[in-house]
Amino acid sequence: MLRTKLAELFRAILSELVGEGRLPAEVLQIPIEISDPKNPEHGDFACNFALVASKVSGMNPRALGEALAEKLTANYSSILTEVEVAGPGFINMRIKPEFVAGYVETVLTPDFRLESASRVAHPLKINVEFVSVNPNGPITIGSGRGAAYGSTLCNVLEAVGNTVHREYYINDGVNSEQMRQFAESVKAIIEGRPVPDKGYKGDYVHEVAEKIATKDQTIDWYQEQSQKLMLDAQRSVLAQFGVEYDTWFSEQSLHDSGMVDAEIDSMVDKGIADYSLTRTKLKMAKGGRIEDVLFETQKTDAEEEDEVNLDALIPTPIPIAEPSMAGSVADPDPLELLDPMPDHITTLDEEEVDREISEGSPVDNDGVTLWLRSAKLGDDMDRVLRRRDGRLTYIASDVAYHKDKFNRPAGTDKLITVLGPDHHGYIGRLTAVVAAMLMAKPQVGEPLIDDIDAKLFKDSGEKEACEAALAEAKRRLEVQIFQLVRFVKDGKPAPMRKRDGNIYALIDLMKEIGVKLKPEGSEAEQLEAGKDVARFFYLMRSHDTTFDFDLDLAEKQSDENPVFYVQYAHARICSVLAKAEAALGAAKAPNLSALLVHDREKALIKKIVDLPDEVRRASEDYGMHRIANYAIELARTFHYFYDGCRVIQEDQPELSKARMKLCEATKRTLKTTLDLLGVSAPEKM
RNA sequence: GCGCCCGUAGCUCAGUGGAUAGAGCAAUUGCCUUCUAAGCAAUUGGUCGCUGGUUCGAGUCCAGUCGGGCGUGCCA
Repeated sequence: MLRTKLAELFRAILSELVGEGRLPAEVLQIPIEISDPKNPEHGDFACNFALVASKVSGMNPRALGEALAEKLTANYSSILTEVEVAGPGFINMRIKPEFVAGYVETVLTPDFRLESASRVAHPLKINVEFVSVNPNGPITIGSGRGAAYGSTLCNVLEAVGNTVHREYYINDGVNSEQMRQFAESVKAIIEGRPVPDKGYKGDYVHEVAEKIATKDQTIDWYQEQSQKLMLDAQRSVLAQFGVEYDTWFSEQSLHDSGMVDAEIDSMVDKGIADYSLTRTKLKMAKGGRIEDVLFETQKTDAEEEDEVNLDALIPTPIPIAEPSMAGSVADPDPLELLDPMPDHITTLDEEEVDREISEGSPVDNDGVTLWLRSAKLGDDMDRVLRRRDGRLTYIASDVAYHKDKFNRPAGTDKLITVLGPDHHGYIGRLTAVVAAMLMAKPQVGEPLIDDIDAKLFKDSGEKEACEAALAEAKRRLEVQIFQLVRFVKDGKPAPMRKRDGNIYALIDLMKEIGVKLKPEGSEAEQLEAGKDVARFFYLMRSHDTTFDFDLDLAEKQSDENPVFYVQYAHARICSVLAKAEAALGAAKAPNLSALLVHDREKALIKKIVDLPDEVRRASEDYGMHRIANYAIELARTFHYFYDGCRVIQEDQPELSKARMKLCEATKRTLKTTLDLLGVSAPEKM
């Protein structure tokens, strides 16, 4: 907020200097950065503009700095007390205490909203999809990072003025092999048969079976029932973790409404999908450059049968990655650990393949694959939309889904998808999907000369249409990948799976931490404590880097735990304010700037003033850890103030009341910060 | 092979191209007859993996290289 104000001042004096002919107009293009000097001797804020603009202005940095400083002093002595040029050309500034202290009063006005201070220039309508795991298992501690990150990202994006829609995509397509296996497992348990070798065996499967407990139904019925139960469980855990959605979107609904078929027709019409038997693959060189375009000829079913080549029919061993969005490992075996559903089937045997082929053909393609020509849209190869047996792939529903998402909120500008580390290969694919959906039907163009282009595209018209669509897709789809979390206990990596072979679920993590922290507390209190600590730990580190979740530290109810450090500051303020009000009456706003002159008071005010900048920055680079780190810094600055500046002093009522005001501002700012993180701000501890 | 992420204090990690690289944990030592000691202060601890480049200025940007983690290489 202050920074923005200072940048405006610079902008104004630059215009003036340009107007006077002392500087070339180009300097107005240079962005102005106001920084925060580490050394207090360098003033409250500094600006490096003279150094940056030296070349463009044709002046040496020192001289340019002097010119700027002179103008600042002349025009803005009401705000700035001291302006000096230092070192190679930094402009160091001190701000009038009245001006800074005014912000404390602003923070305390009843209708003050964070958004008003940190609002971005052009608010967007944004759809954020996060977590979205398959409804065939509990939310794991791996998905926990995505849940904490995604929900706080939404809060932050909203705080800077965007309209945000929180969305969960339910992978409930009836063709899902995994959901079918899950249903088979549940059915087997109910009917007293052993779970198929490669079926789902965790405790939660038995819980689902117990709840359903009805025999002799069709497998479709079991699939529907077990899916519904798992989804309810996921919804409830996420709610306890502080995550709420605007929309739970069903994949199957896209098929039922005919949207998927419509999109497929549209893509075929635009020529970006076709039945030609050739698949394009790109050979990539370092740096993402296309080195060569390769073609592979596919065989039809009829030819295939002649060769009796079953191998080619078996869908690649089903990716362990599938249900995952995992995001956490702890054990040396990465594959096993990445999979939050370790008990489920990972391959199909030949018999199952036969059954698939004979049963599951809603549409017959005459044994010919329908390809999305995604290699033309930045992906490294073409992808299958409809298998030879007629079943649609998940990519087909993705096209329709992404089109539909732009309706939530109405007129959506941007889609953000938060994915786990095992999905980073999806970025190109999803971008191609959105590009295919947005693409216009190509005009007929000129033949292409460049070797690679000529191989890849029909003509210049198609190339242009594809490139335009891809550029638009990149603008409108943002995929954020969060990295792995390693859980550490007793200084060693903790297994993702418990001793009994069950998965480590998010709800277990919350309960375990809660029980340790509040052994005497109610279940609800324990869950809340577990939620607070887990959320804070997930959010403390950049989502873009793997980190260790220290369970020992998380379970400590002491000064070592940063969550308590921050919460304690809030509780401490509440206690002090209550006591102060009893002794001195309500806080008033006397002359804050004249009274709050102690170094520790000024440091605290400055930190409070920083929140809008920090929030805006987080909204720009998606770094939610900034908010958690800010919370720690604000708490530290408060504790430091508390230690050096006694609030309640009966012989100095004016000063006491001013400090009470400062405490209230801190309390409010801490609360706002913790709200963004989804962590509670207790009034006493 | 290609892609993504990481390499900063003994450990876990911050760090907006800027001035003397920070915090927490761990270690040592002080501070409660006054507002919550779940707090504060002080001390110790660094070839920012390596080599070049861009720049007035590089932990930060670029190229290369070494090391670690993960993903991916024909129809989930």
